[in-house]
Amino acid sequence: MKVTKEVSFKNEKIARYARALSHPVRIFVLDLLSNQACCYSGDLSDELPVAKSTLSQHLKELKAAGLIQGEIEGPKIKYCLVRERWEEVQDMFKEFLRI
Amino acid sequence: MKVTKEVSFKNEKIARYARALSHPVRIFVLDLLSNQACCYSGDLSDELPVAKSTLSQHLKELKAAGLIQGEIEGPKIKYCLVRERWEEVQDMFKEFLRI
DNA sequence: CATACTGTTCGTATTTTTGCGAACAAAGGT
DNA sequence: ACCTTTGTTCGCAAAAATACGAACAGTATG
Repeated sequence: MKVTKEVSFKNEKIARYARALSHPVRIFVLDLLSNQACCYSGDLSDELPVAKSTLSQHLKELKAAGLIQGEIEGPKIKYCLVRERWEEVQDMFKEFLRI
Repeated sequence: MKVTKEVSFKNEKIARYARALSHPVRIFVLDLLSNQACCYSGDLSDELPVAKSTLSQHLKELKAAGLIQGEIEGPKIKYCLVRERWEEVQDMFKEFLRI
């Protein structure tokens, strides 16, 4: 029952990010966004075999994790990576995985 | 509804690994093992505020993900990282996160 | 052999995640 | 104004994850 608060805090943070990455649909979205600046939910809907409400939920989770953000653009919504958070994920995994 | 099989297969694989990392206890265990060759479940039990049955379940999941293995040693069980799998995780995350 | 130690499995309860269709809301075009 | 397009939220159901204590199994030690 030791585990300092800092360590457990960090572990919880990594675990939360890992949880955000723990579904193929979310991996797909993040992979796309880390490649191409932004996308529309429709683009994703065309490519992913899930109901649009389901996709919307996954996007909501990614938003909740702070990894993406949506911007209203006409009738559509443009999604982008939150670069700052993405870099944090990169750094945390880099440290955790020692790579 | 496109998404080639290879991509979805890879995404599922990353998602599965991310899922294995998606709990603070499991992060703690992996972090410890990536530092110190091996450990005993008792070492973990002393440091983590969970019932031993709960810890055992987390270890079982890490085993199921292929990330650790246990070896009976007297009355105890010695856990080690499965280096080969750990390297695969490193490589997959490295590629996914572009780091 | 009896007892202590270590760790897993079982049974159970609770919570969280996942998924879908239907209903809803906002914006644009006609 | 009306309809279409786009995407979210709601309500629900099913599945999975999390956690615990109790019971169990194996090994060692007295």
